[in-house]
Amino acid sequence: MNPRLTEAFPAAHERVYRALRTRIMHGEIAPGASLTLRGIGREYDVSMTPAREAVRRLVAEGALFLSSSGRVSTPELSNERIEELAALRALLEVELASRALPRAHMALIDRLQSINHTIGEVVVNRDAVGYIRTNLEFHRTLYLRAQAPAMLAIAETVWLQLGPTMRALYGRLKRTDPPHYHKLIIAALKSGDEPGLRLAVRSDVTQGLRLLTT
Amino acid sequence: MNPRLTEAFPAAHERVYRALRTRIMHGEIAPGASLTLRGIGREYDVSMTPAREAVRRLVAEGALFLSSSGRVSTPELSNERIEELAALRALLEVELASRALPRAHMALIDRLQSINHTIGEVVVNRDAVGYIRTNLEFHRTLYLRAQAPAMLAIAETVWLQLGPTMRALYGRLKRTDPPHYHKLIIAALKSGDEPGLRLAVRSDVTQGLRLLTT
DNA sequence: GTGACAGAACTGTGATCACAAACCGGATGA
DNA sequence: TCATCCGGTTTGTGATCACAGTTCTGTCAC
Repeated sequence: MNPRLTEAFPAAHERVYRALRTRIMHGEIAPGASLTLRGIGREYDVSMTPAREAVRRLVAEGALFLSSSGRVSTPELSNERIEELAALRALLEVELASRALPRAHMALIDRLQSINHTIGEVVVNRDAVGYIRTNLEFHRTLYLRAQAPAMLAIAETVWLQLGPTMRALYGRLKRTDPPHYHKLIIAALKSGDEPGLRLAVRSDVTQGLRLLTT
Repeated sequence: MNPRLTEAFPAAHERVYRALRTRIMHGEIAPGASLTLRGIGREYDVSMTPAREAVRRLVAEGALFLSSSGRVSTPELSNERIEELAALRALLEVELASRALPRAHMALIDRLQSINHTIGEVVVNRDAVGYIRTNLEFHRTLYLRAQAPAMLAIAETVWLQLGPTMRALYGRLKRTDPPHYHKLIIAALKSGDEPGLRLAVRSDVTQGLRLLTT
């Protein structure tokens, strides 16, 4: 059928879905921004049908909000919702990090340090989107070692739901220093300190979102 | 637009989605069963378009498996995947129960006991679907008190992914007794014993699935 | 200036269609 | 007996369309 050539050339709805998903997760779309099927179709040069399917999937994942009249927009999260999603991140990512720990060899730690260095570069450029993207790459790289695809997938949908809100957050606060807790995470990985790792991940995940809910 | 009359009369794709979702979650469809858009359309008397949207949403939630050629079927889970989903259930539902505990008044406990009694009735009839449905109702009733909709939603998608597999499980083992751990859950709720509650929920969630992975 | 209101423009919904790829059957061959 | 191939059939994909509800806009009345 139409995952054209079954891998190399994805179907139109798949392409649109992936593009939109990435943009939302990286915070390239502000909270409350509205999208239209025809607009998406024009942008990606497809008809309404694939656009609708992509939007449906994203709504199902909580990445987009569907109004009662069928209009779609990025969600504007309430404080309670943000706190809950932060708690979910803590719950899931602490577990993922914990599972990754026994499998974390030096090559992984080197890679994490490299990504962390990139974050330092991005942060001085006031590049909010770049910051979010690189930060998520740091976390995903670690969690991939947990060998827990379902858990990672759920963690990613939580990121997705927080995407637009994170943009609003990191767009506001002008930080110039790379995340402190990442260093603690790396240190805990090196020394095999599981309680320290759990605490560091929980702190890293919770810290940023706390500023948003005040 | 077309959530017709905005609430009372849902759109066709919504209706199909809800019907399929319920059937999958309750284990009414065997693992590996294949679905076709035209077949779904015939069954619910709609065209392919709403059927496709409903299926997309369910695929996005992990309730259905989409082959590389676009064919959809209920998933046949590997043992690793089942174990991971069971771990997710434990992680999420222990947290939900813990959050519900301080809000669990007598009315809730009565309701849980009533549902648990229904499980006892259903179980003697060898009604696997009824058992799954009532069991999930027990858990959902408790977790609703946690006031954590995002967390509950994720827990439900995990149930959804396990739906067809649970059917295969409870269809095999012919048990005639209501779940033991439900009584422990109710007892822990009554006495406000949080560690006991966490342990009871974790045991209840893990127990059934363990049989499946051997 | 501010409100309501009518009409235009826009938007999601769902049906239908052409098309190509995948699947399934039996026949053919070794 | 089993693998292979070849056709007909089934399937998902994506474009297009008519329709109805929503939203926007500009006008008019007060």
